[in-house]
Amino acid sequence: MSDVLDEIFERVVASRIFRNRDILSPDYIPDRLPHREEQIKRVGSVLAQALKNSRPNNLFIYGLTGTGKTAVTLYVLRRLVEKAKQLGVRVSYVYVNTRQRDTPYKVLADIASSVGLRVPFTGLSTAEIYARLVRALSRWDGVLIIVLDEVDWLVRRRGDDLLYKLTRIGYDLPPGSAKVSLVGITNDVRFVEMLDARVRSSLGEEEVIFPPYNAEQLRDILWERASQAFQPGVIDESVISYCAALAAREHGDARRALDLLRVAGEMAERENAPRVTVEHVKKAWIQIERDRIYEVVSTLPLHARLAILAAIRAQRTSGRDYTTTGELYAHYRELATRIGVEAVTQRRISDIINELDMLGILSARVISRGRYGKTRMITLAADEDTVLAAIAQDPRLREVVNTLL
DNA sequence: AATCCACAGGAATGGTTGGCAG
DNA sequence: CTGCCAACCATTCCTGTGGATT
Repeated sequence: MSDVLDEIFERVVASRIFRNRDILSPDYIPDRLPHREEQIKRVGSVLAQALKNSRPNNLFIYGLTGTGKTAVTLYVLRRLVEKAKQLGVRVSYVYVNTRQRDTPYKVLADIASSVGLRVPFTGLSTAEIYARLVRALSRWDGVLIIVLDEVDWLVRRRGDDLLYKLTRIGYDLPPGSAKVSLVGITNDVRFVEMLDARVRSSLGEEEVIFPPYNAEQLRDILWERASQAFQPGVIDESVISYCAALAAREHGDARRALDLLRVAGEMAERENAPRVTVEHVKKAWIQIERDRIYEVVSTLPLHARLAILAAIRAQRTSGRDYTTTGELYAHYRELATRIGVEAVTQRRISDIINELDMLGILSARVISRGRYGKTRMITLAADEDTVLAAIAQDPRLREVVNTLL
């Protein structure tokens, strides 16, 4: 009896669509990075110092999301380590994404474990971890390159103390021990202004800027990857162009473009279609956005979800196409009472609104209405049905969602 | 030009949780 | 077990501000 599962397994193994889907995954580092030759050269020439067993200058990398900052950096570092091995020089690197590892402690712990130090994931003071790291590094000769991806997150939330410490770690090390250099990656151009002048000058010894890709460049990138990821004849010009155009609209984000292509491919596969079409891409676009919103909203804390409901209700009641912080807060208080939880203060809600704005659930722009005060113009930025469906998952809120409509 | 609204958003501080070391 | 610490969430108190109206 040939069952359904067999069929599904078969379909994946002998995919008509994909040859190697992983090539479209966000963490895949390809061995060719089109339109980033200049950046590879710049990053490479800074870090190449390590091959002479001397400390490369600290490096600061700017560029919007999906402009290849991480890919280029990791690509260069991999090649560098390879070369160092051939030459018998001790070079290694740690990559820390400070958005995922968003506290000084976690960052230090990652760095420590990269030099072979075992550290508990909590319980010690940051000072202690730092001291242990210094001790380990003083026994470790060679060059260590620390990559801090999305450093702006860490600094925004925790300040630049850690960065300051890391830029000065050389002074805490005895001569002849490890040489440490930092690579900071950020997608916020104004980020530098948040830094202490000393950190700024130290971290910015070298700078490389990653401009966004335009639609044409995105097309090249997509072709490059698609030709390896898909079976021949599955993808055509129009599909690639369409993906590139959609992503170019969003400030030339290559990651989005690749995601889009991958999801479109998955859709085609599931439908058992022979080729990927523009229709698949359209559907994929909607799907990606919906999944993201659902995922984000359902993991939000209670008060944040109440704030979203309050925003929707306030907007409907107001008769305008937006609401304000004050209105939102009034509705929020009502809803909180309705489900019997204590309301948080307006100050806190104000921060929650900002958090929701950053997540792309709400859009909140500061406006001044003159005599009528300065406030934020708040609108729902995500698909309402998706948001409500995610909120209604919580039994406490289901009734509120239903009576709201 | 001065006023003043309706908040924005910084700073300091408190309370709670989870997890380590000894 | 106790003492300690990081990490959050939240509160209180606060100063700052763009621009329509006076």
